[in-house]
Amino acid sequence: MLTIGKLAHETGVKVPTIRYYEQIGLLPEPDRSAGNQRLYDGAHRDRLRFVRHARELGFPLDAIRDLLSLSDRPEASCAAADGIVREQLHAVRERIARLQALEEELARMIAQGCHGTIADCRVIEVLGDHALCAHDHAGGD
Amino acid sequence: MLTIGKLAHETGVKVPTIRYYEQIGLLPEPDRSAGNQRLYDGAHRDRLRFVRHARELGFPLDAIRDLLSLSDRPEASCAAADGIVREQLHAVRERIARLQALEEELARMIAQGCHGTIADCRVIEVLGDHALCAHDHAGGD
DNA sequence: CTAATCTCTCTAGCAACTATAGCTTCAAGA
DNA sequence: TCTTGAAGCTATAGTTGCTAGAGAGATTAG
Repeated sequence: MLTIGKLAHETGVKVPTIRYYEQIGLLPEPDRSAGNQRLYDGAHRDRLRFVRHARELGFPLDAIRDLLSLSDRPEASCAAADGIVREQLHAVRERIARLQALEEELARMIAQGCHGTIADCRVIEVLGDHALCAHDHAGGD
Repeated sequence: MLTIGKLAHETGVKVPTIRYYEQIGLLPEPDRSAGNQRLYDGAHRDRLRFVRHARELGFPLDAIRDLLSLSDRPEASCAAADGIVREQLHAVRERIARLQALEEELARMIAQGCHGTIADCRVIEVLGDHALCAHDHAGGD
């Protein structure tokens, strides 16, 4: 049986985060010791590792909740899980594209350089006037 | 003179967001009409456009605050502004690298495919066991 | 003059935690 | 057995950058 601290150590998830996951229903409420402390077993650890790994891959908690409930039903269809992952891949690719546009723009700003004072600083000038930008890097997070 | 709604329209920043920026001290408190409504002028509009543009480029509000206070002192050195932008470029590049690692891993998961039920779903299996991953895509946001 | 649209303040909510306060329980050494 | 220090408990508030709502007052078009 694991205390919350040991579970945290074994999984790399911080103690308050574990309690948080329990609170929002991502992890089941574990049994308690006589002194009211949480006691975990191997199944809890596996589930928490699953959550952590999915978080590392950028899945939002809601998606993880869905994936967990799928993994609880081994005979369910795999299509749903596949769909969730595809969705995530799509989101990641979009974020990459957006960030690459930003990267280019920032690099351009720096390349134009600053000479001495703010008064003739291209960086500040570009920030003040979007028309000086090479591309559209507009909204839509 | 612009009402807040017109300023919002001209800059593409939503009304509550403008009030929020004022509240956190990014924008100065404008004069008010007899009926207590905010009245803006061209200088306000320029400043708000600056903020919006910097936000689009991903700068956090704290960095924008620094950039604004620099741009208020035209005779100040440009090095600080340059540093802030370089920092942001660095942050963007790191996020891109991280996301590209995720992209690869997600694509791999999908390529391995799901055949029928969750029970033999590679996607769920990989999520449950980090050792099945090709790379480290560990923490550090 | 009235109706429709703005605008005002204030509060609460989103994701996904993190930090703090003030308390209790547990494990190990003297 | 006692004591001390670490680890655990609950509950609340803070983080970032907004967004949404309630309920009231202001302004403007017809």
